[in-house]
Amino acid sequence: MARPNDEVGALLQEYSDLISITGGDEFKARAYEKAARAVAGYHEDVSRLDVRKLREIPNVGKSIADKVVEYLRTGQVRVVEELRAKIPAGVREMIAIPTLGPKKAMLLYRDLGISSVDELVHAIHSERLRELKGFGPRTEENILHGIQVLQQAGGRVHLNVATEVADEIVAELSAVTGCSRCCYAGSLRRFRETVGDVDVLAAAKDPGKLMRAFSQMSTVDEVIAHGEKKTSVRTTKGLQVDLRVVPPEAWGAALQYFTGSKQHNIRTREMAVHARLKLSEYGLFDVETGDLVVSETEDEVYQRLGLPWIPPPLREDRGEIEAAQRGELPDLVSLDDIRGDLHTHTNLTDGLSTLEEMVREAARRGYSYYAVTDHAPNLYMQRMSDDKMLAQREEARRLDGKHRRMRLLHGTELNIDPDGEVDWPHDFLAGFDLCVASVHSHFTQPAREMTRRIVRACENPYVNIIGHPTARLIGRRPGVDADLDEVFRACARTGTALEINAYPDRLDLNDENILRAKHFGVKFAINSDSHSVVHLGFLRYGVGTAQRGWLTAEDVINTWPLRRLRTFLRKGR
DNA sequence: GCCGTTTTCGGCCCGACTGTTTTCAGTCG
Repeated sequence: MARPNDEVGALLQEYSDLISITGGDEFKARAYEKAARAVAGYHEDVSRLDVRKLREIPNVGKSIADKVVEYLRTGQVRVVEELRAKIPAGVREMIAIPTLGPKKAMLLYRDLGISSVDELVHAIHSERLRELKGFGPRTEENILHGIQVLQQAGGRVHLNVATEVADEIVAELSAVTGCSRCCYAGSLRRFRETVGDVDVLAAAKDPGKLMRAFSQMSTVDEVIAHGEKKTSVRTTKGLQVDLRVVPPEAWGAALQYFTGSKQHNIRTREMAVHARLKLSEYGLFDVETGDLVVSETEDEVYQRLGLPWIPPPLREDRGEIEAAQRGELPDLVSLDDIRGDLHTHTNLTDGLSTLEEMVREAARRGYSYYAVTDHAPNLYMQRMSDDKMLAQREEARRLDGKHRRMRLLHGTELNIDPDGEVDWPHDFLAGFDLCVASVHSHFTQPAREMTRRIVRACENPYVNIIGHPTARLIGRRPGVDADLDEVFRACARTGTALEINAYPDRLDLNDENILRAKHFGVKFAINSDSHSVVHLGFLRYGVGTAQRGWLTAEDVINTWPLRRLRTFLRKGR
């Protein structure tokens, strides 16, 4: 099962959406939305809490606690079911379209009977929306564009969603007797930013038992196909998972084959052909005799092709074969190299956990240093003030070194305004151990202005890291239009690091931009941007993304010892 | 519906942008 907190959070969010769509009290909808976030981000498993303990979760009161209990006990909530009966699921799906919110969705449903994205496209093309008040040609355009953006994600899910499903399935299958090996492959193993379906590979002499166990798992909603070698299912969350079972002696070749990418595999098969061999998921064979050469481990397969083992995140045919031939594969940064997280929030702004909770959890993860970087005043909605920030600094100094001797850095996430200015003057900024600066608004500036804006932020002697540099949201918002090469040059020149934001709907910078930035001599910081203790683990997705960008520990400032990091943060001041 | 209290009601993130209006509603961050 997915984490019960996520499941309950999703239910509360759905109820909030349904309240908004049906024109219910907006404050009530907001209350459910806040509760949904709080539950999803809560550190304890909600399925083990009683009503009293549930009410200790921020923004969860009696009414919501009762509904959570009702859900955990019966699998549904009466009032939610009632609203579901009134509003087709497709109407709720429509509000996922950027620029289309609950009000317009309801209008479309009530007046035109539109209850799915497909019907909506149809209605626009037959110009039926023009009958409605408040809908003009630009609205039609925006909706169509929004649908396009949505569908480019193409039913792909974020990395964390797929990883959680995959980890759980692998753990369960590994425990089945007769299963000698099991892991996930495909784009997930390569840390692609979104995943279309999950490929799980297992090795066993008798596949039957594994196939049965797989189709009977509680996460499985529907079995799409099942056979001797392959079974495909759809999980309750709508994600397709394929299980392939191979004989133990073919494990390596199969894992190599199913990990991909397609382009990488074409290259490795070509290399096999040149060596008078044939590579398939069943092994590496001698073409003339048809004899099996090797297939038991990936390492052997690559070795027999004259290559060292290539880490999956590099397998995109982006030069890794050539680098491997020359013996110049990078020694990729790994999660173990990370000494601290440099961009995190607390409940002082829009986070959910207290500073102490965040610090304790960070220390438990074994970090040697950790930065808290709450939002600055210019992001008005967070209501930050000088006094609040200074009070937090005192608390941070008090907690410094108190948990497993972890050093605590007091920082902030500044807002880069349209001119490239940030929230505070230099003398106030000088009081921080480090400053992240990010774009949070005015995303549509022309490229020249946007470039100048970010470059100016880099030139600020107190800005150390540009947070989520393109501000894209995967599947929802494209990155800003800027001359990134110019930004990379400015970062290298001024000693400003670029963030690899590990939050699964950002993953910003992405792999391709990382590769390019590295050539300019830029340094990077891999940060979780956590808003709750449960987000700290997202860092692994940032590390995977950095690996796809060929980064070594040397390229990443938060793998460095604190002394060296502090020198970098001084920016030559 | 939650929360905090100058507690049991009254406020709830607040400003910008967009497209449609003709003074504003809806959406977004």
